[in-house]
Amino acid sequence: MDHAGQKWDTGVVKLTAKGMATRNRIIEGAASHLRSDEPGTMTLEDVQVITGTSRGQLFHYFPGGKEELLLAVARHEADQVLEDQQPHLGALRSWSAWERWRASVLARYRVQGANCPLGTLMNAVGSTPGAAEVSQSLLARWQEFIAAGVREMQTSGEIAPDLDAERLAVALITGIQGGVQMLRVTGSSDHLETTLDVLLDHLRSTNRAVLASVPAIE
Amino acid sequence: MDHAGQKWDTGVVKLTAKGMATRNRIIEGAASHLRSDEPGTMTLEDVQVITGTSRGQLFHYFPGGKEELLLAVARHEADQVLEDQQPHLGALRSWSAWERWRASVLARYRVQGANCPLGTLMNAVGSTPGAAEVSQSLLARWQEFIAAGVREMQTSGEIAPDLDAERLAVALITGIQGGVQMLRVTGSSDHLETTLDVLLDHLRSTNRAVLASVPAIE
DNA sequence: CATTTTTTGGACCCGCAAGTCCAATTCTTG
DNA sequence: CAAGAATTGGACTTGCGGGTCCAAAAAATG
Repeated sequence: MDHAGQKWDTGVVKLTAKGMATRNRIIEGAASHLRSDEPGTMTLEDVQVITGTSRGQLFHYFPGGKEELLLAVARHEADQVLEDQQPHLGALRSWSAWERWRASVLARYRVQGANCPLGTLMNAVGSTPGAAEVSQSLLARWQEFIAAGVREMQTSGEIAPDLDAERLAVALITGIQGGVQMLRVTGSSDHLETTLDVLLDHLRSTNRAVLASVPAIE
Repeated sequence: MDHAGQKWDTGVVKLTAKGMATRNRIIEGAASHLRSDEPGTMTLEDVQVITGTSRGQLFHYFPGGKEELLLAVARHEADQVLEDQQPHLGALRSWSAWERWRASVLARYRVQGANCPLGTLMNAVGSTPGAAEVSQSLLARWQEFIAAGVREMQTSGEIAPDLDAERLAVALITGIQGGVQMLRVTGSSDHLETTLDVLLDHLRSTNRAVLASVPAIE
């Protein structure tokens, strides 16, 4: 048994530069289909047409079939989520930095609109261990960035030091997830924006007792 | 209720008592399958086996086929979500009532665990107008209950009157949705609990300034 | 009763989409 | 260049699952 933990490692034993290019083309083609009108129905033939590949190639580069392909796309998309928030997410050292981060999150999801690529992927691939791993990894990294930001604000005295940074990071991540969910359902980013603002206001307000006054957003 | 322009009205022209019973049996059987181990793969034959019905009956009571059946189940589940929070959700008139409500929400979702019936349904039925209608109706009713609670607390002076009740209701609904999402992904209700508590703390804290300046009115 | 309507059973059809197979071609490498 | 390895193309198989059809049984109707 190959209990190396993973079902398929890199997918293929050996890859030339050309092969690598094809593999990436497949992943990005599939990803682009998730942003089309009908992302729910992504068939392997769809991927073939978009990427101009043959059936043989699909299974050559993703021996695990559709599930392996979807997971690869999911990893790609998950990394994209964090990248779209950089460099702001990695440098939450001032209120204006938080503000820029907030704007980047809103912008990203406004562009994305009602169909969430990662969400589509996750329910397409179902509840396999691989899927859970991708989600949890993304959320953990995301949460850690935010918690680090809160801690930095605490050391610089802009957030009350007795607050639990992890706790606030959890609430922010959860609020964003909820906001994205609402975006999927209603098509509007209002819920996301409001929730984000309520939580950020909360962050700032914890500071009012410490500092004399705090400039409000809005 | 049923506007003209619906694809299927009540599903069937005429229903005897026996017919009604069968129809309900089908809906509840399907609903019960959503709580089983493998809710993602609900085939019509699964429903037949669970409910002891024939193929003819399924299409007799749900002429629109699988989609109509799933939407009927979704409506059933959506109503259940609100009912599970009653009577607390409808009477958010004191902090202890809010506390009881919080407990009922957490209890409900802890029991539900990682597989969310409504979530499964919504991505099974895809992004049809009917699906959106069910979700949005649930969320709107839910949000209105909470906003009403906030307003009642404002009139009784336990929440600062200058706050926007709708805004806070939006944040709470969104936070809950996010928490449920995290529950689906991680299997733990910690995110839901934390986010709910952060937001409720926020609600309570808005009151401190008022209480400090106008102490103990009761 | 007789008749009409509703309810039930289940065989059958059909299309879709994942996955297999193998041969042809193009690259790498000694 | 020749041998081996990687890449590519596409026809074919297969199973699953939604939907159709029709006829038999049961129930309402008058």
